[in-house]
Amino acid sequence: MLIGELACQTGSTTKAIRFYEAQGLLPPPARTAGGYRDYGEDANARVSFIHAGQAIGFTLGELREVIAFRDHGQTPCAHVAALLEHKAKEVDVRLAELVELRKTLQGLRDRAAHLDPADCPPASVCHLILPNLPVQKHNIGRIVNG
Amino acid sequence: MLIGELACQTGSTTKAIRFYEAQGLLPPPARTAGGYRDYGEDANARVSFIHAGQAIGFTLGELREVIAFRDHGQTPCAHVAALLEHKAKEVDVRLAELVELRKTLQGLRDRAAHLDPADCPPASVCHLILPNLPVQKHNIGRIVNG
DNA sequence: CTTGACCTTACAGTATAGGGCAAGGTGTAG
DNA sequence: CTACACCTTGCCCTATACTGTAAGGTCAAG
Repeated sequence: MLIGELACQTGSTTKAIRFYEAQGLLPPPARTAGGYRDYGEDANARVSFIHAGQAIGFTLGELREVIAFRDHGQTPCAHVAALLEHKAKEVDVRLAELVELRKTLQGLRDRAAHLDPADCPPASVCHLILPNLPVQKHNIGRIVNG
Repeated sequence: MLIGELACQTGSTTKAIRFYEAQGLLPPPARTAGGYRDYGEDANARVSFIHAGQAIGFTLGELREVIAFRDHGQTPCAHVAALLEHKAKEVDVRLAELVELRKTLQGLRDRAAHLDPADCPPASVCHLILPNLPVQKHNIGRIVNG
């Protein structure tokens, strides 16, 4: 199977598959006489695994770790379970931040409805946006591939 | 006021302030005889405005738009209000995605507790991570500066 | 023999918000 | 005169997961 067919079957792209190989997520495949990558059937499962992992918020780096366990002859289940715990906590943190941000935004929308633009002081650009608003955490973070 | 003092007063850095200027968020300040940036008191409010905007999830690009209204002699309130609406919707979407992801992760943690690593088939790397899991949206996105 | 689809590598660019470092000028204190 | 703090510009680097483009090789069909 050439790279294009693998990409097609997995809903991926040839670029992505070469990238996964470069990142150590896919083993370097055999080559045809002409130098083309020649994949076996198991490649399909590997690429699907990568996509499934990305869908639940794993980075390629994390998936590489998981795959490394397999390549060392170990079951990656325990490591995956640990990653799941960590991810869940991460998501909880993000959720809390987002809920807080949502409240702040709602408060500002209410303010916007009551303040008169004519009273907006030029020096501070806009009176809708003021310091000391209750959002100090900065980002939401990428949980699943960007 | 030199750039270091402005940075200190606003809790920013000289790099960041020069960056804001390069991005059109701060007007090019006067210069001393020696070529140093020489800020007036209003610069303080501008930088604080930028930080406040970032804290509620505005990108520098969005803040530049807001500032542009002021620089064109208009009140930016209406535009800010529109941005707030948009941001709030964005956050709602992220929240929904994250909640869904959180559920999926919880389901996988439960599965991990019941599956035996000895049954994990090497071909698919790990039986904890399977396709068709109910998370299709990909990223959480940055809402506030990273 | 040529066309076209497919493949190869390598380099650059995307978005965001700066940080790090180099090489050098300025200004004040001792 | 020298040390030292501060300033200048300019260029590259960070993370993530690729995509785009260039320049060229392979292979089957017509």
